Amino acid sequence: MKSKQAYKKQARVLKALANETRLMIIDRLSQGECHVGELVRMSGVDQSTVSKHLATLRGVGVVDDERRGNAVYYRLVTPCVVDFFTCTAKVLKARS
Amino acid sequence: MKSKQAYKKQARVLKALANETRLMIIDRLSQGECHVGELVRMSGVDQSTVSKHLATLRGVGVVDDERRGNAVYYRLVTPCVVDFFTCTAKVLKARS
DNA sequence: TAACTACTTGACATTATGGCCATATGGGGT
DNA sequence: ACCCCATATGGCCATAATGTCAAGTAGTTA
Repeated sequence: MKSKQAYKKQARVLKALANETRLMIIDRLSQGECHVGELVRMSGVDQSTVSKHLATLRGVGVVDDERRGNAVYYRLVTPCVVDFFTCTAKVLKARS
Repeated sequence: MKSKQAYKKQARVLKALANETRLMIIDRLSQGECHVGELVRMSGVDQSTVSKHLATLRGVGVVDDERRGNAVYYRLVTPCVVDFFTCTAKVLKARS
C-alpha cells in the first residue's frame, strides 16, 4: 500500500497515455523517432492538436524532443509503455 | 500500425485505470479479492464514489464482482494491469 | 413484513479533456 | 531584413470525467 501521492503520480502517467491519438503516437515512436509532421499525417488530426498531445507526453517524461533544423524529432524515453498494448489487448480479449 | 478503432479501445482500458483511486483499488485487489466496504475504508472516499469507480473497472472487464450475503466481493480478472505500476514507476524515476 | 446493512444508481454541479482556428515562435534560405 | 516552413500556444467550444447528495435495490435478521 503506497501513499495517496504515489497513486496520484502514477495516475498522471497513465492519464498521459490514455488517449487514442497519444497511443497512436506512442506506437509510432516505438518503431523509432520521428518528427511532428509525420505524426500529424499519420494521425489525421490537426497539427496543433498533435502538438498538444506531444506536450502532454513530454510533461510526464515519456518522450523527449530534439530540434534538427525546422523539424522537431520525438522519441520514446521509456519503451516499457509499449507493454501496455500487450496488457490492454489481454483485457479486451478476456472480456469477449 | 493498428486501426483507429483499436487505439480507441485500448485507450478506454487505460482510461479506466488512469485514476488515483482506481489505481489504489487495483493495487489492493492485486493482493486478493475484497469487498466494497474494505475498499471504502482503505481509500477514504465516499461509498458511492467507490462504487462508481468499481463500475468503471467492471465496464472494461478488469475486475469481476460476486455477491456473498450483503457484501459484494471484487477481484482482479487481468492481473497484468499490475505491471503498469512497474512501468509508471520507471517513467517517474527516469524523469528525475 | 419491518428494519438494518451493504451496495448501486440517478440527478446535478464542477472541472478536465480534446478538438479546431488563429496567432505566436524558431530556424533556414535568399 | 524578409519570407517560408515546421511547431507551439492561447482562446474558445463541445463533451466527458469526477464528486456529492439523495433515492433505489438486494440480502439478512428479527
